[in-house]
Amino acid sequence: MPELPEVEVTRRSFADRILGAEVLSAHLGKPLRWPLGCLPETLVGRRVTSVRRRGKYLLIDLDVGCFLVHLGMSGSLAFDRRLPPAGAHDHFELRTTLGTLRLHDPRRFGAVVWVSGEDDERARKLLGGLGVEPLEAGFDPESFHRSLKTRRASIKQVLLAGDIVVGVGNIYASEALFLAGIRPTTRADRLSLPRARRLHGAIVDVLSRAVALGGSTLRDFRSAAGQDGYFQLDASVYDRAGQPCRTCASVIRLIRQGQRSTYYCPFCQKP
DNA sequence: AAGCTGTCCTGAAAGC
DNA sequence: TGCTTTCAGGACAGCT
Repeated sequence: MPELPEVEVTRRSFADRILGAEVLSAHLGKPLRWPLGCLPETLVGRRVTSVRRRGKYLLIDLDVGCFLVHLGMSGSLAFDRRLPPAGAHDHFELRTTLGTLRLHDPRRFGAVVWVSGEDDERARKLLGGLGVEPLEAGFDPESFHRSLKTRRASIKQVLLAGDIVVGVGNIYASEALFLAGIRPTTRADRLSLPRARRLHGAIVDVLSRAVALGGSTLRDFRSAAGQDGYFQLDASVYDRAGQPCRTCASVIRLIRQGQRSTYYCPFCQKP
């Protein structure tokens, strides 16, 4: 499922190729998570000026307005001069002078939302509460530790909430906590500065490594250029319940936190 | 304010 | 074999 690395890999796979494209038409399929927010025909003639990312959202800037694209859990984008005929799960298509951008999303947790700008009410609602970018300078160990001090929930759930640091989803939360040697059930506000530092480093490490490897293919991720990701080849704990820890051979455990699966090593990860 | 729970959706896998 | 049930997950709405 797309987390920050998958979204970033998707962005890089078409950002340069779509720059300057002029919209020829826009088509909607079945309803996605939210309505588009404008009439598709009003998009004709708009030009793509940049493709950015904020958390797990892609921001496709036009000369007038911007698309916020979220891949949900089963979404993927394809961009090419020619694409195969649209299928049952292709729910948004933007034909441009440089190619067609298409959202494929079987479970339709994803969304494409047009906003007039960053201060648009819907843009503020969706982007306003997001935490810092983990791969940018604003993410530093000391302020991360200070933020964690305000939260009594488990560290795993605080990471997933995305209001302190964005982009860490279910897979990478388990992986980062393993790397940091921290039990996922540990209360966020009980983490010492050294342990918060370790976690900070682990998050940066696991996310940047996943971006470099082209994202995770644990479910069905593909970049917009059709490349598979390879991160699953070295997942330490995710989806490995009952298997031996690669570090200490203890049996990897599976628990539920907030109706989500969490995987951890009972020996390597301390409460 | 922070933190729960419910909700959306469908394919895959498990259960009968 | 074929049907039914369960599960997976991101993130918002609406509670407490």
